[in-house]
Amino acid sequence: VSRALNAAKRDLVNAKTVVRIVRAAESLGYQPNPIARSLKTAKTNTIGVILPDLTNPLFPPIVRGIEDVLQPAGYTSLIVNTDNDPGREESLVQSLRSRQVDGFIIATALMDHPLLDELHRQGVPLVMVNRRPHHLNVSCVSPDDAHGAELAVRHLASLGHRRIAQLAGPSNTSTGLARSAAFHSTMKTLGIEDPPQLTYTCDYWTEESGAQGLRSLLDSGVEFTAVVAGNDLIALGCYDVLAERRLSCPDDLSVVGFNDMPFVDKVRPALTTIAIPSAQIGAEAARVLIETIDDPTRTPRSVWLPSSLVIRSSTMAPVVRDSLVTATA
Amino acid sequence: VSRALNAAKRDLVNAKTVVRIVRAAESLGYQPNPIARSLKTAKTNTIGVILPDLTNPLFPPIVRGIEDVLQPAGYTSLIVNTDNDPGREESLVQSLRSRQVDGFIIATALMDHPLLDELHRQGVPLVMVNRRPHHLNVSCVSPDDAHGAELAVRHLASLGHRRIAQLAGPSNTSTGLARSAAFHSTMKTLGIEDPPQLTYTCDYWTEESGAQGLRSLLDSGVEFTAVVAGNDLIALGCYDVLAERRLSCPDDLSVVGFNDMPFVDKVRPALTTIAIPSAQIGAEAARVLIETIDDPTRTPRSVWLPSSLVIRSSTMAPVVRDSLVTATA
DNA sequence: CTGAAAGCGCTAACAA
DNA sequence: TTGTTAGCGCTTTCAG
Repeated sequence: VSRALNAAKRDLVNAKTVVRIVRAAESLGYQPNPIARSLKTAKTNTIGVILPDLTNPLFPPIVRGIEDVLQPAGYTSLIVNTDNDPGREESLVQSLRSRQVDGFIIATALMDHPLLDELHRQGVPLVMVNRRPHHLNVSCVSPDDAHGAELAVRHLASLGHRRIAQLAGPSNTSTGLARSAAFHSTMKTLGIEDPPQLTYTCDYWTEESGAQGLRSLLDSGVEFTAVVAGNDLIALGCYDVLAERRLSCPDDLSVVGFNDMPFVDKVRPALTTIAIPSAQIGAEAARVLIETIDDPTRTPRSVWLPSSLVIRSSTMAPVVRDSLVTATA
Repeated sequence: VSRALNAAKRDLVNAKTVVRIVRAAESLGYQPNPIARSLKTAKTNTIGVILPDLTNPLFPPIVRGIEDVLQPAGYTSLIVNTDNDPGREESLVQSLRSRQVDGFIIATALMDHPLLDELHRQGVPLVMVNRRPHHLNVSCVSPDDAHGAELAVRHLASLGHRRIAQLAGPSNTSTGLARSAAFHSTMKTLGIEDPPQLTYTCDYWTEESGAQGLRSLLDSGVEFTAVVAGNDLIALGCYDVLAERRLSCPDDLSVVGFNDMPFVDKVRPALTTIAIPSAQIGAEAARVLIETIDDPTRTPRSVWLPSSLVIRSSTMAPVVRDSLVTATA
């Protein structure tokens, strides 16, 4: 019966018998019990998905992408939130391992990540999303952060901005580092002055952190007409500070975000930002993970998905102030 | 060993033996295998969470609330998206049942729902969230929709509005019905004229549907100075139409939403809306479900959580136009 | 091609 | 209080 009902081994059994068995199974309303199967095969067809926080609008689309691939492949995902708490993360991973998940998709990795090391050493199939810890040889899928940051800077430059500040994401994340590095190298390429005072590194990927960053920049007295934010949340934090100081975006300050989160087209002003293909990122991560599970010896893959500039209303040519520069747009 | 390691039966065994066993287990790095346990106990400690779409910002906070209760209680949740497709929903529920989930939290229920009937009949523990199919005797937890709609109407009325339109949510959802009914009864209570032409019932809880509704209202030629939307997405759809017709909110039209989704405080103008305690709703649903699992004979509970008015910038007193009415605010 | 039987890791019933 | 054993529902040898 087991052979007849299992599509993969069905050919080991007489076609007529198969029919007979299938018919009987149907008439009895038989449903295989995946628990018993898992016990025998040591495979649960279950994937642990580790997120910082599902409530961050960045993640639901990624999760949808993951599920869109996992479900048809017969996998179920267990989604957990770490709230960026390494302790919580560790216990969640532990708990998922004891639940015998077949692999992990991890979107929380910091640069330095003992847990990852361990999973990797133990040969647990895993793929990182949005993060790439360079010293580890694991599969990663993320947007092209460097190209995205470059697009942001070039957009601003083409608008005529020459004093461009950066509110970088946390430097303990590969994303923060990659975007920031690309910011600096693009500034250099374009021959725009890029003094350290114009970069503030946020502690978190949050509005509060972004707000704090812009306040600090504004208070420092450096001049700048535009800011590129590490992500959309940081950019929205800028909006708050601008409102609180009665400054206008984009008249007083152009701001560009990163991620093109849902609803940033509805904020005021609609946010110019770098769009990333969230669903594809999730889908690709799931695909890579399944490949890794099917063939654990496969060499890890690193995939970058293209990011693109979405111009909306939060950027414009700098307004001329006690200076003779003429805006070009 | 089993007895010693199981907290509940630990007292059936000599304290010294327990210590010895626990120590041994630790030194061996023993981890109980939940699969094997499930096979024996026919309990998976797993809950199916059925959502229309995780990508709708309404749900992540609810999911967080659910998990905050489920996790500590030793349950894991399996989250699935139906995309409002009944076929997909059925197959997902089927698949979760075959995975032997211990219960369901369902946020997708339409008024008429054969699947629910069946689950209920079979005695599967389940609780509905945000929906309450009145003919079924199942546990529900939802915001107080009626009170919320009443708050919305009263707010507008107190601002001086007398021509208040409604963009109701779909009438195949209990939520849509409840809010709409409360809208009408409040209008009546306040003695405000409430002709049928001022209510448009949207087909979906989406921006597109809301936009279509407002267009239809505007094109019909009825006069109105305010609109209460079935939810925030519908309200945001109004924003789109207002922009496309070069009308201003709140000057030309006040709009109030429902749900206080994340980021509606950041849209322009910041949306006046009815806040619902999403996380608590999720948490309470999880609690009720656990109680139902622990004691299946328990009588179903219906809980309403309070909704409250959040006044922001999308509502103001009606501007006087070719009329002698004086605004009171 | 089919049947029989062992055993995955656990719990619960029973016996001592 | 502890030891022994059957068996949850499946897959997979191994024999026929």
